[in-house]
Amino acid sequence: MVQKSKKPPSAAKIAAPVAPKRRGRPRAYEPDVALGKALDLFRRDGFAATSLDDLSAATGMNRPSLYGAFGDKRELYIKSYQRYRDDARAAMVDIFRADAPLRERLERIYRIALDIYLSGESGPRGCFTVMTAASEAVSDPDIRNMVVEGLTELDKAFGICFRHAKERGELPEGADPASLAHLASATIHTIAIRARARVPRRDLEAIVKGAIDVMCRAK
Amino acid sequence: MVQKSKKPPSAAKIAAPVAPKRRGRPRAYEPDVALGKALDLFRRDGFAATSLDDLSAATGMNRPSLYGAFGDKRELYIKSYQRYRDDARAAMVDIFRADAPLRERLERIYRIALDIYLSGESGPRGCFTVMTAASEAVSDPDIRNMVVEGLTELDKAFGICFRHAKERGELPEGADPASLAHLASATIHTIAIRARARVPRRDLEAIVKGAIDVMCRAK
DNA sequence: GGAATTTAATGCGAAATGGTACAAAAAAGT
DNA sequence: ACTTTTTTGTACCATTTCGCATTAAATTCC
Repeated sequence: MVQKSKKPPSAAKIAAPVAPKRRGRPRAYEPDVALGKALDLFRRDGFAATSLDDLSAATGMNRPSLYGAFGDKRELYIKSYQRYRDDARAAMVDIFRADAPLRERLERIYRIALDIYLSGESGPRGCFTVMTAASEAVSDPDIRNMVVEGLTELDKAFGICFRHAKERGELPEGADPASLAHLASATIHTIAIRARARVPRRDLEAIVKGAIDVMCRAK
Repeated sequence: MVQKSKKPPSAAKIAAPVAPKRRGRPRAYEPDVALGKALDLFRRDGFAATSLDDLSAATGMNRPSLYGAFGDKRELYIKSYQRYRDDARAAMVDIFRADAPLRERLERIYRIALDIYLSGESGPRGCFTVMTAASEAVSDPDIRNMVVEGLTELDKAFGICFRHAKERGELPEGADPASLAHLASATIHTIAIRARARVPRRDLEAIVKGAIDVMCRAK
């Protein structure tokens, strides 16, 4: 068995806490951890360069089981992306909602982002949204819509952040929350890209610090 | 013949203006236009999803000729990337060197960038550097070095720009040229990503305008 | 005209790919 | 014990992939 028998590491919806007494042969895998492994692979190699054999090996499921559980490669990619987004959102939503000073909120968001982008046993994995946008997968309309959704959601979250800060007088009168939000997203994107290129964390933190300085003092 | 018999559309090094009288059977292709076609394909589909058959069809060269001219797929990818960078640099270098006000220089740079990222018959092609960073090709050390080089070169060009503007008094005393340069690069990256996701040019221009406003008024 | 040289064109081959058919296995229901 | 249901595991298939070996074509040099 490749999978560990531990609890799923992220938000798992536990519909039935106890054994539901399913009818047939029990599954030899846990869908949540299998999806996590698939996500890891897709993040490292992208859509085209990840083969079903790779996925099969990483998840410990043979191919027919993969199909039964997640559908074909495209569907598995989409489900991996959804899982990524759920995790990322879960990691950031509290900070976006918190009632802290602008600078502190930004610092915390970028710290989480760096954690996500730099993690990975075989090198930093970057941001799935950026990876997908840059991949051939973006020629698929459904996937492209997910990318746009992801980009817009981030813009909006930052937008609320800056509007809130402006109302509290943390920003000058002339500051434009929408523009600042786009810059904040742009900073997310640039560190995601640089992380993939193995730029060390220290350098990325410096870039983030400079960006925060500009955004917080923006006229 | 697939290739048009026109002159190479971009910087072609013309070592011998007249026929050099090569010995054997003459080539049926022009290396420059063939490389351009290969670049187009790689930009659209990425490294893994572009097959040698695709490249062969697009360039009008059969596979053995491709090998003879450019080496294997990886080498062809690298040469395509070099070509891309040469073209992009050529399109921007004059603006970066020009002696114009900061705002005007930025506006012109981003206009060129949008032209590059949004062009393409079958959808916007984005930025090769960003595409490559997000692809599995980045696990190749040589390719990764090229990516880092590309990122750094852009940072430096913007850096010179902002330092120059500060010396001329176009920026406040407290402005940090390095941070602004990173923000300018980040804006390049964010529009490259969004362009791939087919965000319309109008929206990208709005993002650029907002970013320029912030960067030019930066304290 | 013939040898030498360079390229084009065809096609082979071994490996990998996405996807599926089918039988064996493991559980619950009767 | 036997059927039903669900999953597993093996094997297979058609296609695509990269790379190369070999032959045919086109040109220059002698």
